[in-house]
Amino acid sequence: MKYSVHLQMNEKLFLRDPEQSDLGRRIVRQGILVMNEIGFEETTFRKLADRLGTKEASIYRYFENKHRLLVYMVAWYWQWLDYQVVYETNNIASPREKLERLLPILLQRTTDTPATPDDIDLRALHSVVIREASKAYLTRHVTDDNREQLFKPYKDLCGRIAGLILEFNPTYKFARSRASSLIETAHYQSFFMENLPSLTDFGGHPTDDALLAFLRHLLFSSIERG
Amino acid sequence: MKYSVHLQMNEKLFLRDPEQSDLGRRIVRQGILVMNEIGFEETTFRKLADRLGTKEASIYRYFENKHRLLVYMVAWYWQWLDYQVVYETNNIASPREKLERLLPILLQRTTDTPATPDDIDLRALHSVVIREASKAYLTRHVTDDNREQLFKPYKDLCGRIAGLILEFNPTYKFARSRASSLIETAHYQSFFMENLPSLTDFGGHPTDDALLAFLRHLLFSSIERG
DNA sequence: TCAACATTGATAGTAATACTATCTTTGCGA
DNA sequence: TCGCAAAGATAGTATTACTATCAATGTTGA
Repeated sequence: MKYSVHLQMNEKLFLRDPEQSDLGRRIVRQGILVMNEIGFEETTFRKLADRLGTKEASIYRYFENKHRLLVYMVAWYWQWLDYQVVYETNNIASPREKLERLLPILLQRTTDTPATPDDIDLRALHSVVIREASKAYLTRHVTDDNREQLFKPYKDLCGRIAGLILEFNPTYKFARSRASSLIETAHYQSFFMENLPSLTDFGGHPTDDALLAFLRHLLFSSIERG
Repeated sequence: MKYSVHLQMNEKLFLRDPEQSDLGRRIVRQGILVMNEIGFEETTFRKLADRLGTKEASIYRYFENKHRLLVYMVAWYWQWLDYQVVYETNNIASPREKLERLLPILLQRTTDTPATPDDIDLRALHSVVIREASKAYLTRHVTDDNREQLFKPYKDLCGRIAGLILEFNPTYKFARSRASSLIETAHYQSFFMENLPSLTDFGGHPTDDALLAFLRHLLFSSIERG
């Protein structure tokens, strides 16, 4: 059986819903590839338009600027992760096992679920999120963006993970900070592993997955205590 | 007694050493204030030049571009932190106590040391680092920049902290990752606390310092085990 | 004291970026 | 076939991120 999820996005994220047209979908999908290839700073709507065989002005009809496009892509990613967490922890009784299943999802060490969207390059999107996601909120206008609910998917995911942590240990005091730091640590350490490996203890390649072991140890050692 | 440290900076960080001239020092000091006020993206050499009563071209004689200026400021900060860690842990016998003294330094909850530089606004620089430091390395040219040793101060600080962790527990397997994730967690939890508080458990204001308690718990729970 | 040099100031200029505006064409559904 | 929405096409603007050049100033040291 093969089907795919459609994620409903907050309307504040775009000027015109990119999922409602062929051009819009191509902007998002190619946008992911371009940002992955040349990075956020080097990405321009002109370059993206050239790749799509369209014009800058057409892209501006969908997104106010490239920062909003990034926020959209990142928001989509968080919603997709949240979906995966729900899917993978469904019908699991043990809170420990739920958290065990969470970790590979955060690192995208997953095999496809039946609902994997087949037209979005998830591997590229994961790379973009590692490198660029923090630029979505590390801005001077973070408060305004937050007021527009642009970061709700991230907050929802953190809330979901905080819930799992509290299932595991209802007396743990820092569930939300633990959740957000788990996600961020997974990403930073992935980036460091690949680009500044001396900041990590993961010399080799992802076969043995020391990063996963690190995250597991870090998570459980903290939440197994009061 | 009052004196101040002079931090020796890597020559690759600048075109002309800003500490060797009045204009250069003002570029760095005012640059910190401008980046703190309007953020990295909005900062331009023109705006900074106007504030200094000088010209864009003069600033370009010191720094290739504003990214390099950011990297310089951040590198200076890491060296300053490293100095503080050395100073505050000097003559302390207990590895636990050393780590206890490290934590307030990372959050800059410190009273001035005798060597505090009096002409750099450390509070502003700390804010800039929290918000902007990751933009120093989250780029497509991170590998080139790393080759030029631009991130050496950060690596040195992580190495120093990893050393303290290994003093505390010589069998701990992830000392370097633990060090880098400790620093990063301190910073983005600070950012979240101020800007996206629902991602943290630190509702109130910095009096009781729940963030410090969180970091302490997170650090010791992980390194007290194998 | 004068010559040489380094630093900064002042002005100009260029290519690219980040948009906005407008007008035309295309295609689709009622 | 009319009307409308989407996209194409073209143009234009302010700003950014530089680079180049030359003049003014100040400092050194022969």
